Amino acid sequence: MLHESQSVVVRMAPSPTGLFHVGSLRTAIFNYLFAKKHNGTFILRIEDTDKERSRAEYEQNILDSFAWLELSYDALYRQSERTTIYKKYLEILIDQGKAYYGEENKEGTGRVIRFKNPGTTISFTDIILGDITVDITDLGDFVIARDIENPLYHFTVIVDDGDMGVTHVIRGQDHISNTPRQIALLEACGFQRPQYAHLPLILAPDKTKLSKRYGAVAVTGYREDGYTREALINFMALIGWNPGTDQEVFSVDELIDMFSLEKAQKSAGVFNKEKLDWLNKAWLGKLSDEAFIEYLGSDYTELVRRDARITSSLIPLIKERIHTRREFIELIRDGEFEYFYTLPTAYTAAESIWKTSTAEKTEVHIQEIIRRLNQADESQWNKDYVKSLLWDYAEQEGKGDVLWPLRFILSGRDKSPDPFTLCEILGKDEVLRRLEYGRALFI
RNA sequence: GGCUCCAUCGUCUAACGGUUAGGACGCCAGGUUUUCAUCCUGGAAAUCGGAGUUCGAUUCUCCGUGGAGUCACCA
Repeated sequence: MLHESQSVVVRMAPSPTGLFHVGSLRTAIFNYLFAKKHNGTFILRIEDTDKERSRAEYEQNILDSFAWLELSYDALYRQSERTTIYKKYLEILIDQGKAYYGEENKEGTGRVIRFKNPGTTISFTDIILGDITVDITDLGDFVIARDIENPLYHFTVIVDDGDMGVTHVIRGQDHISNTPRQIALLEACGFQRPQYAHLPLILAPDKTKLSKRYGAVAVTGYREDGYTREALINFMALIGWNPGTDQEVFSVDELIDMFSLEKAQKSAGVFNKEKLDWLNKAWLGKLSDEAFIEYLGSDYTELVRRDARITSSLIPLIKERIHTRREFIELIRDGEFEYFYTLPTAYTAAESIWKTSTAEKTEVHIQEIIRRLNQADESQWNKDYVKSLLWDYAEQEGKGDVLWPLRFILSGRDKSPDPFTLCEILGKDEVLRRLEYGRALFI
């Protein structure tokens, strides 16, 4: 299907009428992967022929999205800068009698130009969907330009694809019904037909079109929430494509290496945010501490300011607890790790210190823990060492009865890291100080 | 409604016409240093329905049903 002599040229053609959407992103990724796979050319074309709806800020958002995801393109075009080319082809079509001036346009700035519908059946072979045949007679002589200066979508697309030598049109299945009329148009202009690959759509959990109702649809929104470029690309590539192995985590290079349109799915796929979260955590797990700190950003820096030593020791705990930066921010906002920095105040009532045990027994346990930790060699202080000092006692007296009070006194929370980790991070002096504080509640 | 496309666990998906229909997310249970998280092990969970072709259909054909897309002087 792919001739060695003919190098691949693909394009992504978003219109700047809204924030760059994850659905469009998937199309962009497939185009990018296909181009890289075949050492081809990847064109980014801004389709801004609709002057009313196109906005500079949206174009910037498209560019920002591509930059963030490092989806590099070989050329950037704006349709608004190519009107002379469209005008040329419009004139050719009119000269040849394949298009003609119709009624006055709505703006009253000239007469619309209609394409003389050949009234035939158009067949094409889609790489993903196979053979498709459609009778375009019902379309009538559709409008291809508001006037000679203002061409419309179907026309600009085929002129650009032809002019830019696009070999493969890879786009969403929502364009499948546009394809026959575009083929008729492009052949009227004398262009060679590209190959088509129509990608299955991405749906919301209720199987309807993905929209704002189901959380972020803007690519840059995912960046703000703290999804990494690797995770997002990995995730999007796996909706509608699968290499046929059990592998789930792919780098962009691996994706390029394994990519093929033949393995693309025919049916629409639901955007499964839980899997994206899981993937993001998986990618976060690959980050070095330095990279992870940079990822966490200003909220982490804020913690460093409070206590650099404590904060740096928190890194592995944070890493295994969050899927995204957003969760990290929520974690800090909810005071999840506050007890590392200040004495917990949550346990004003002694009852919360023991769970299934009794006050009397718990006091004994705390006394014993204090006694043992008092004798600890501070130079050896870490979680394994602390565990070795307390483990036999905990096993003997009941792990829950001994360890829960210890953990609760140190953290003041029902949920926290294990008591030995708490001890390691807090340090011997602080641990003893808190234990004494907790013990005092019994007196 | 016309036209077009699609149809495997809840979700993403795998399976030269011959498999106990596999994996992953999520869920449930158990375990790992009480709790949370991580991690490990196990479990529940699917071929839309009906005909046909075939020794044999998830797989091929037809019909039905369901879903989606599209029918602009938007893209």
